[in-house]
Amino acid sequence: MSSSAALDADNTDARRLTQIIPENQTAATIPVICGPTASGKSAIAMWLSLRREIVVINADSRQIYRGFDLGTSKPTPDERTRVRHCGIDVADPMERYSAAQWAALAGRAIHEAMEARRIPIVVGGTGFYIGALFRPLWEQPPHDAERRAAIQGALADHSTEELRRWCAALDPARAHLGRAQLLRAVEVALLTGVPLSELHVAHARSPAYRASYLLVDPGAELASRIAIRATAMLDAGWADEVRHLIDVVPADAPAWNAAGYEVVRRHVLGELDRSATLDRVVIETRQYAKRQRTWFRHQLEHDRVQRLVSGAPGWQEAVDRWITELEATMHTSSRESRASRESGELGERVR
RNA sequence: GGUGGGGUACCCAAGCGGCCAACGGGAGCAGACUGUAAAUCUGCCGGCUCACGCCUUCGAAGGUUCGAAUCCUUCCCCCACCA
Repeated sequence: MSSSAALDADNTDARRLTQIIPENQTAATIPVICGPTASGKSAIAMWLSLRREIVVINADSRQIYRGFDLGTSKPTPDERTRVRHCGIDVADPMERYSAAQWAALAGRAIHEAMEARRIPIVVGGTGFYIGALFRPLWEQPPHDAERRAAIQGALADHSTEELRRWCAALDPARAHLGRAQLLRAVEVALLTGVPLSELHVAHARSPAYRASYLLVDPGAELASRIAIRATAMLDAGWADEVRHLIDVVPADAPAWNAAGYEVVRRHVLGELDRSATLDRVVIETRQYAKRQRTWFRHQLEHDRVQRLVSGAPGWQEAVDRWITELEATMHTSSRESRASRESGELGERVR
């Protein structure tokens, strides 16, 4: 299949490819509200819901889990009654969810919303999920599940450095990454006989939608917002929620690794007092927010990003302008269709 | 007032004559990221410098020594116990 040159190249080729493709086809532009936790994304979405018929598509890798509510800042039942939300409570805490699953779900939800003449808005802080929607993961062919499980089992016990050495041999382009990525790279290379980074290029997929990002971030204020929110979550009974979850969810369930949950669990078990718990939760949340900022700073298609300082004077107008513009092109994203819209052909569909 | 323990970089903490700008941890900063992503990793982290390197640090001030965060003296401050 590919030359060894393709093997050595990192995935920038694949990325460039997927970015170019939408220019030539009619892919709708979907509004995306993203940014670090506690930046006020949901509030903006709720504000928008008062003005437009919207469907919120949640891009949050922890809010997908049933039962993990308070600590993940899930939209409240009331909010979910008022506005249709997708992507929440779709997985069992024991399930290992994936970006691909989410992207598929989101794709369907977007399609349905548009069919119903509602505006789908992707809202969330899981950059990787959002990326998987607008820069799809490679097309993974069906594989032998048993063999895969056997390989995973065999790899699980090895040290990170050992995995790094395997990876350097099997797929050098990925050998600098983290443990989770190394596990995946080695697993795929063993399973298919082809390096993952090569598969990325050979089986690249084109996106069904394009994005228009509203990157919200309150700037320096984020730290205090996180502290205030953490306090509120504890006051609202986060510990009680965790007390219950301890009884019904196994300790090794993927859902537990949401920021703060481990800390609150130790609080519930009496290992940490409330003050130490709060401190630690705030720190972990801040660190998470920092990683999100790094992601959004570098991984988004820069020319599709609009920044918004949450809470800044005039934010309503900015959001309104943003959504109005998108609304106009919602069902027509290519230049051709945009042109035809002006001739009145598609004008009604948009309204 | 007496006795003992202690004061180390943003915090905790090791070091107890040269290998010390000083182990380690935390916090912080920067970065990576194609099916675990609130995850998983990487780098930086006294100041100046691209760098060789230079400068200022281990409570304060003196002293001993070729050389001190490390030894001596005095002083200041904390903690524990005894009064």
